[in-house]
Amino acid sequence: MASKLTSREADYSKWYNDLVVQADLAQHSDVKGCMVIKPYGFAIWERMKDVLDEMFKETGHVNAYFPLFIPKSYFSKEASHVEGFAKECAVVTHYRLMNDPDGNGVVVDPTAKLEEELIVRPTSETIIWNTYKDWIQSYRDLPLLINQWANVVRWEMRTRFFLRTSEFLWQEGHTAHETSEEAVEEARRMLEVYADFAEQWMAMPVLKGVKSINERFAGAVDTYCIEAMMQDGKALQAGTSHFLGQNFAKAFDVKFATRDGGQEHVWATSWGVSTRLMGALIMTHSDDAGLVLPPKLAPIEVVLVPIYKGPEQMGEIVAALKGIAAELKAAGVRVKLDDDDSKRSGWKFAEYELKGVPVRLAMGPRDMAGGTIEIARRDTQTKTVESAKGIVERVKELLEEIQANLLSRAAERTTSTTRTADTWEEFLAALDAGGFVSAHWDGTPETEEWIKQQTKATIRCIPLDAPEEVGTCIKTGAPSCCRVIFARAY
RNA sequence: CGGGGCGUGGCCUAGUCCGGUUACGGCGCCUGGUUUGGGACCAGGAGAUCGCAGGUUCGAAUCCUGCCGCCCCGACCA
Repeated sequence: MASKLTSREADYSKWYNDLVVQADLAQHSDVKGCMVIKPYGFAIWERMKDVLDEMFKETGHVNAYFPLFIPKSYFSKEASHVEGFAKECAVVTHYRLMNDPDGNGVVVDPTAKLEEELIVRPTSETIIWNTYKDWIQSYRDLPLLINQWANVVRWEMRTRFFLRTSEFLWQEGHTAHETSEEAVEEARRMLEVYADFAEQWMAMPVLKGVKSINERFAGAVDTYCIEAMMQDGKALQAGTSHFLGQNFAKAFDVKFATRDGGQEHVWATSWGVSTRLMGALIMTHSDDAGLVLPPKLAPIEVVLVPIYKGPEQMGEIVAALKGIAAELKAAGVRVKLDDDDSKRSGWKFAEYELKGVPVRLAMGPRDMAGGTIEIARRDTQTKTVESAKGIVERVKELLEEIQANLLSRAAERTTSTTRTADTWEEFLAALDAGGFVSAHWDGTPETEEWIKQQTKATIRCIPLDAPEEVGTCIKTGAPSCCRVIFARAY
């Protein structure tokens, strides 16, 4: 724990990896591409999960759980869906092990071959729509608004802590509707939920938009997304919400009796966010001293550290801090009093900075004598000595101030690195500078692909609030009706 | 799949080129003591199939062959 972080400037990627490990968020497991999420990291994810779950319920959704395994044949039912996921599926082919006849541990029992292979879900549309077929008969069964919290597996070639791991945790909402309009409205509603969560809780500004055809979810009619800008100038897709049209209903033959007695295929959406949000959170706020957490998601909002000489002084100061901790807790603040006598205060200061605790209160003999307390804030790395009286109110104010400061700081960074480009040269320069680039595009997949090949930049989204603006494509010069957002991305 | 790197107590690491007593050191851990306003110090202690399997040799962490695993950079990524 005593080692120093690599600085962002020296090696951003190494900084990120060091930070994840040193802040005790996660570690690599021995399984390729898979990580162990450690208790502190998981506590942050649990906060996200709890808040999102509440938001889903407030918008009328309920939770359910579907199988981890999906029969292979289900995948072939929706053509573009299987095409999108086929290359990264883990497949279960056998169900039994046996002792190796040669005495080398266990081997797969060749006689225990499954008649039909099972796919470890990379996403659950197919198994869920196969189930919805039985649940939906009439318009009275609609809308069906279900979410599940689950793990999924995508066999990625290259992985990165939280941003892309072979197995990850997420939620996936799957809804069924009577009309196309309703389904679109649902997809848009959930996009708003995600955007709210990102901004209000993660203090992370996001761009709301719709994906181009190239970037669209396999099997969707439209993919809405929120895109965030990281400190190194690369974009991160933070959440997606898909309008699936009738694609899955047709693939799984899910029809309902309409109000006028007809039969129609159901309209669908799906939407999800994952542990990738952890990566987004880390890369949005953290600095060279470690993690920086927005108070609303911090497992510990305030840590109290006693400074003392000898057991007598310790008893006195810890008692005083216990009182403050109890008051803070009663006021709804998540608080930890670290009275571990085996660690010195200086060690604790460094440790909680590394772990991103928003506010640290320290009290020593000088404070006891003068009725003061030291308040240190993580976001600005500043500290002040203030009266211990009214500390609860002061801390609550400060937490709000930090939450707001993190959002405005991130928003400022995102805005200042968003550039417009009207020529190919400007476009290249803007990309190299990092950040979002707003530019005209002729609307064809071919041009987007060409730009991607040349620059590694993709269209992150076509912003929902993009004003109509006539222009010409930066590549082909063909007419364009509005600007889209390009960036290099994770 | 291409390129690079690594594999030695829980973690980091020296030693490998050029084979030779008991495998260096640090962090952490245990015991005792002194300390405590920014990652303390002293003393003692425990902890190792040197990734795996063969081979060469009187002798292998070190040389040879094969294999396995992980990380990083690319390719890939709804």
